[in-house]
Amino acid sequence: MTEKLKSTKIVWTLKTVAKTLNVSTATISNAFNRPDQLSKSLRERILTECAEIGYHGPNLTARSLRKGESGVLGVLLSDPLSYYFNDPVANQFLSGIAETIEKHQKQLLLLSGADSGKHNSGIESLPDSFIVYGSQENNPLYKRVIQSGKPIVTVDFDAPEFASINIDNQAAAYEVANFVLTKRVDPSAAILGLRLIHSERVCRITEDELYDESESVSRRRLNGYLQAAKENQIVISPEQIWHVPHNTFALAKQAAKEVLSINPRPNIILCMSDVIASAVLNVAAEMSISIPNELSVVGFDDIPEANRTSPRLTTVCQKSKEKGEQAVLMLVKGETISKILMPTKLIERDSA
Amino acid sequence: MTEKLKSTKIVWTLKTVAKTLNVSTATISNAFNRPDQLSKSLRERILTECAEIGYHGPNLTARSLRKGESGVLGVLLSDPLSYYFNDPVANQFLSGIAETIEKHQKQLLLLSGADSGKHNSGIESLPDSFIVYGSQENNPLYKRVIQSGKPIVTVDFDAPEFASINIDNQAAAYEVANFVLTKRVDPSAAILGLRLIHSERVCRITEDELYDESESVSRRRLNGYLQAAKENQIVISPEQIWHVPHNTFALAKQAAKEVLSINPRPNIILCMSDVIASAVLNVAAEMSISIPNELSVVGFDDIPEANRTSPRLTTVCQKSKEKGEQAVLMLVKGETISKILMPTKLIERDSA
DNA sequence: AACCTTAAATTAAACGTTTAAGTATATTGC
DNA sequence: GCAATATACTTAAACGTTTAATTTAAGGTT
Repeated sequence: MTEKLKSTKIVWTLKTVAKTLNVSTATISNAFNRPDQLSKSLRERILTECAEIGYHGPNLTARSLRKGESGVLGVLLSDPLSYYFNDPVANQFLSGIAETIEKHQKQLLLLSGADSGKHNSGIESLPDSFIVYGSQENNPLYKRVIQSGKPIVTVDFDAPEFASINIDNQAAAYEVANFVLTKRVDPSAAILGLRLIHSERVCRITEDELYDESESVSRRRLNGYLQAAKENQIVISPEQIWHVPHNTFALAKQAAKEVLSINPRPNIILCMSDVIASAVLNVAAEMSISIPNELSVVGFDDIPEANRTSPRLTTVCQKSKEKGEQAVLMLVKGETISKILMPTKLIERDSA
Repeated sequence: MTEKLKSTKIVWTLKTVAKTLNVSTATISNAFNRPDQLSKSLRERILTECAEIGYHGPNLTARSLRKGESGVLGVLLSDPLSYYFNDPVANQFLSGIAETIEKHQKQLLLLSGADSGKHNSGIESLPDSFIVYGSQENNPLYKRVIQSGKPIVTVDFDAPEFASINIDNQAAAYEVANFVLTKRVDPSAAILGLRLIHSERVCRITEDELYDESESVSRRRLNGYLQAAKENQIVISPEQIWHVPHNTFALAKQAAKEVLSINPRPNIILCMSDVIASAVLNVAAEMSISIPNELSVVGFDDIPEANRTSPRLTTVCQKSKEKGEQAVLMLVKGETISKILMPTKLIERDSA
């Protein structure tokens, strides 16, 4: 009999399964969810018979609707998804999230701001809670996520009303800048900034754009750099500050070429990411500029590759993976009020 | 009035919205989904009022249940999720998927085989279709995905009954091996294989393990290498074939150290991935082995970094990103029967 | 004015679950 | 031996939508 059932392509539901096994839908449901609600023998019979016919448990959508929870954790990202698979820092962060989520039997849904098009998708109704990663200024989904009223933890982005995980970007940037500025005898510095302004093109920033109240990661780092410069009595004018719109090697290389071509060429380049710094290393090699003799380069993040470039990168280590782990943990524990500041560390290697 | 509604924290549903706006639920639903079903004026009124009170469209879970489709595309992966955020090839593949998915207004759900624990989660019921990536031998979710009867496209893995996207691994491996074997005067080769056997440790393979009918990617590449070796009258014995359990730099480095320490040391190393090859480069540099003079190293994949190592990697280019794009396209087009073989190309750089 | 057509909105069933409340049967305490 | 309690299972409502079927109103033809 089960043979026949197996071959006829039925889509099993609680109802059809119940009818087939001659029990109520509630009992099937309980067999899967609440073992204490039925006898051991019946439960075993149900489970084996279900396995036989190919019913692998209650439909997730229906369950979610009924229970009002889905077991899905949403990660809200500001850029198109594809971007995050190419950025080593984001990779580590997501990796930390993924690992921790798996430990807690949840599912991971990646939501990108590029979803703005499908304005009525209501996708934010699926997850039970959210990790919001990075700046969300013009992400329409962000507002909806907030309005959903569900638990939120922000990372590398601070909204007063939510729990957050950050590093002290300004202090860290100050530290690395100060390190390299004090090291050289006659320091002249340029900055390769990440996402300083809204342009999608690599460019220098203007005098006006130097001042900006925004509390974004890059602005804080910029402040740290400038603070160190000021204290060391060197000036970094807007013409020495580049904007790189995304953290990709190609864009960074373009900026690196520009900055290494100016005359007089700076002997220090402060990079807001290791990807950018490694591009500078790459261009410098092509131009036969000796590092750190002629040029000091420092990065930020301490991605794995920073230890494999030649010369190896002097940079600021931040624990991106742990950020992801922490964020998930706060959410699963329901501990969504605290503001966490994670430590950073200056890593002295060979590039400065 | 709307002011008051806004402040009282109501969770809006079609029903409550309908009551508030004095129309039926169907009309609200139609306002969001089927503009032709109501007058333009009413629709506009509804949409603006909804925006005002903070109802952003129908709940996705309920909609999915009712419509029997979720707009979610599932990607079934064999290893824990975190693994894929660290592997450059997987990154490119997922990046291609993500980009294409966004273009088609779908959501991406990453499903890993490590989900085996939650045996009754029924997560496979959420997506409308699946991309199955890589070998799925002992992935319990795979069976369930199949049984769901939903459209499937496999990538880097071939099941006769499904559409698939692959490369000719054996031919590509043969080509690169033949290239490097014919180039050296007195060739002696070792192989750094990826996932050749089931062990979680780096090790050599045994005589027995040399033979294996499995059609896995790594076995096909191994066959290609061995075929080239045979044709060039050189033997590669199992003691010269290493198994690296995962495509990580750390594991590869361990294997690289072992292979470069054997005596006599081989002068050719065939690596089944660029990550492995770059680890070999790294270890060789530490041991002051000159490449390509004393040692030829070839990789596989042509990841972006392959062009930035020193020396730059000679490798096989495969279009991982395009694989992802193709897979999504086949699924959204409902074109799920064909078997696609994507081209590969030998990239001659400096490491061999 | 009677009839037909079209347009605009409503009604109500269904999607596949979970679970509080209910019923029937078995077990216990005295 | 009978009420009280425990165990095992069922009933039916609810979760928030979509959509076929229906009703109502308005406009057009003869």
